[in-house]
Formats: sequence, C-alpha cells, structure tokens
Amino acid sequence: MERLTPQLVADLQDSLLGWAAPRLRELPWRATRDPWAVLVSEFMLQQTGVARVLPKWSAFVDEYPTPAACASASLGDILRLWQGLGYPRRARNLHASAGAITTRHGGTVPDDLESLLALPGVGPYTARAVLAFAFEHDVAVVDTNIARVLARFAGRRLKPREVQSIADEFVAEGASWLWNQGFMDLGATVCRPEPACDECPWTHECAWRGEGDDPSVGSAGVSVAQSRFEGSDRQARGRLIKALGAGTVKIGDVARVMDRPSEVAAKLLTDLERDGLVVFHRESGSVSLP
DNA sequence: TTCCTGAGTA
DNA sequence: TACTCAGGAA
Repeated sequence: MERLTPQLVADLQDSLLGWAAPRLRELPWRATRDPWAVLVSEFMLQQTGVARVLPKWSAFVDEYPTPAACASASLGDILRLWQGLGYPRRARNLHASAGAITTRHGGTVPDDLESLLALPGVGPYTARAVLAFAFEHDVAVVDTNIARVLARFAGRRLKPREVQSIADEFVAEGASWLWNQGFMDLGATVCRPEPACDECPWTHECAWRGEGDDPSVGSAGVSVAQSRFEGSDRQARGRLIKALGAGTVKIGDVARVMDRPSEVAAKLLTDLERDGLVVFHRESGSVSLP
C-alpha cells in the first residue's frame, strides 16, 4: 500500500501489540505448539467461533493425539466427535489430511506452505495459520477479521492478492505468532462488522474510521453474510448426520428425519453420499455414517 | 436478527 | 466471481 512506510508499519505494530498483549495472556488453549493440535484447531475454526470449538478440540486431540491415530479411525467415528460443530465436510477433509500426512510425510505435519496447501481442506488461511501458530514462521495469516481490518485501514475494497501482500508487510519479524493473534483479535473484538472505532489502537491512522460506506463490504477475504439456517439444506443435512451418529437410518425414514419432502430429501441424500459423509446399504435399505 | 478466526467447486 | 456448506450464541 502506498502510504505504508517502514516507520508507519513499526508504529502500527507497536500500538497493536501494546493493545493485544494483555488480552492474549487469556488464551491458554493457544499455548500448544503441537502442529497436529494446531491443525485440528484451525480446521474447527473454519466458520466456527472459538467458544464452540474449544471443548470439541480438547476432546478430539485427546482421542486422536497424532495424525496416525486419526487416520486409523473410521470417518464415522470422526463425525461423531465432530457433532455440534457443523460443516461435517471439514471432518472428512481433516480425516483425509491425517491420512495424507501419515502416508506422504511420515506422520509429521509438514512445515512448508506448498505441502500444507496440498492437503485436502487446507487453503491459504489454514496453511499459514499452521506455519505461524505451530512453527512460528514469519507469515501473515488472513482470516475474515484481518481482511476486514485491512480494507477499512486502506479505505477501499481490496483484491485477494492485495490483502495478502499488505498483511505480509505488517508481520512483525520474529513475532508472527503474537502478531497474527493480536491482529485477528482486533478484528474479532473491535473492528467488527459494527466497529468500535473509539476503542481501536489504529483509529488515528485508519482511512475509514467508521464514516461513510464500509470498504470491507465486498472486499477480498471478508465473509459474506450466511443465508438463514431455518429451513435450509444445511439444517436438513445436519439432522440426518446427527441421527446417523446414533445408528443407521432406513431409506424410507430419511425424509422424516430431515423433515423435508421426499424428493428434496432424496436430492440431499445423494449430495451427502457424493460428499462421502453417508454410505448406502442397498441390501438392507438403510444408510449409515462411513 | 447477525455473526461467525474458510475451502471447494463451477 | 458466486455459491454452498451446521449449528449455536447473543
């Protein structure tokens, strides 16, 4: 970005780290640097808040402390532990990543960007989060919070490459863990969709300052609002996955379990089978978890 | 109602 | 680029 001089970056780093330091002491669950535990947490944090992830994460890494342990379990067992987090495709991808780590990397989570991005379900955010939070490499993590902060700071909508490159300029050398945690926390607690600019350590340097159209709307990396959950396909899928966690379901009961018309249920069931989240048993006329 | 610490697909 | 994908909290 044009006006980002080294001196300005240094000043912004100081003010943000000063603001964030006391807050981050209250994140004990981030104390781990175990790459597998970090990878599990980042999968869970894709589209799910910290408060809901924390207990599930503890149970998961307790049950599957290594990639090999996870890979040797059935996807059905993984899905049962995942219950309540939503987006079960993440569980499928985590299970597949555990297998890839076991076979391709000798059971050790890789510490380079290319290898991480090659894992199923691992994108730009998760790959860099593992590098920063497990290996403490000097990389910039860009989640929806940071993308929102950067767009507002710049005062305009940003393109995907711009967001990452601007974020890269901000990474405090040798302090990427603290920097990325603090930066995300700023977006999560102050520079929220409804901002609290009077509490922001960057309010003086920000190009937007909460006045006029919000530059983060439509800017790269900023999540768009979710469609409503009630009545959605997600709700119906979730109902079936939850029921299957307790045992198999007869094909003829699927529509009732989903509380959807039979033709809608049939379509959703096909999608779930294609996603590898349910398995048909033609001989018994039932479906189950994999 | 809104908001979630994204990735895959087309 | 646009769309989908759970479920709970506030």
